[in-house]
Amino acid sequence: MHPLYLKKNTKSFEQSFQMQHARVPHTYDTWHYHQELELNAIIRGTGTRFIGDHVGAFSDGDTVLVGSNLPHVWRNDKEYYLEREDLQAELMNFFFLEDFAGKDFFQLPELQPIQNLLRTATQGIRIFGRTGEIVQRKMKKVFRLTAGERVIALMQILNIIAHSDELELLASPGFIHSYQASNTARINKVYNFIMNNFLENISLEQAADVASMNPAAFCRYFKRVTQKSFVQFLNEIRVGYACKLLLDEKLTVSQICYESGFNNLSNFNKQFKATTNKTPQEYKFQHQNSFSSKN
DNA sequence: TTTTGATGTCGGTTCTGACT
DNA sequence: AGTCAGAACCGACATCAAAA
Repeated sequence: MHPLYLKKNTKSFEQSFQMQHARVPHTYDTWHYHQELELNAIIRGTGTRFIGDHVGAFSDGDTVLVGSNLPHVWRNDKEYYLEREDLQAELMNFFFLEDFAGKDFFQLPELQPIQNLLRTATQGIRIFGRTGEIVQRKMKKVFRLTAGERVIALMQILNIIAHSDELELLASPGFIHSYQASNTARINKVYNFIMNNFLENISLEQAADVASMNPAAFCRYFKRVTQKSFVQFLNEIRVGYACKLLLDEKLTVSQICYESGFNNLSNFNKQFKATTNKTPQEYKFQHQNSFSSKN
């Protein structure tokens, strides 16, 4: 089983892009990809987002542009699966093809920044700060517009993002390069296996089995495709998840170590520092400070 | 006293190069 | 892509120091 390919009917006789505003118990939680770009805005909800090899926390106001064929999923925190009526996720999505405005439209010299944005989006782009707020506000307004106005509004939104510096690239260039170069069923099976099981003990042998290879051949294959060793890739995914848990004040560092799939604290500290250049405590302290200074 | 982080040791696992 | 051997890395465990 590899990330689900979703075929969307974004372009029809009635509309050139698709949009939705939903209140749901939890977000769609299957790792998937599609040809359409997706502008995803979380109005309300917390959890973990996985975009390519990026793992990060999301909360109210999270806004991300996901590029064409980039595998992704937003998973709400566990509490959202308890069917509590007071806890719902609210989100908006716009789905559009790169050529939704016409094959060569974005090649106009005036629209180069947007064309660059759509290309860069293959890594996934988080839109934060004031730009994130403006984009979400404008997305909400789109639902009240007429068909023609909607297309213009989407152009405006893309233009705002394209000219902002409040953007963060999410998936690593190495992942994107390898993913595009070798978008095969085999590597997709492995990625999906890792994304679904990184909180458990995963052995090299299990992963090699998923790829139908022997461990030595798998090591070489995985390194060639991802430019990282299997264990290094796995550790980075786990550290990303630990970063999200560190923002939750209820858990201690040692609880987070085990919650994120590590089996011992000293190795967790080592891997965390190697990935983020900070100790878990430093990370927690800095991010709590930056959140409290924003609020 | 408890929690957290840093460090060292050792055995097992993973990675890599050479060869096929 | 498989096999093999040696190197490199990781995890488990123990210990210690600092802070709360």
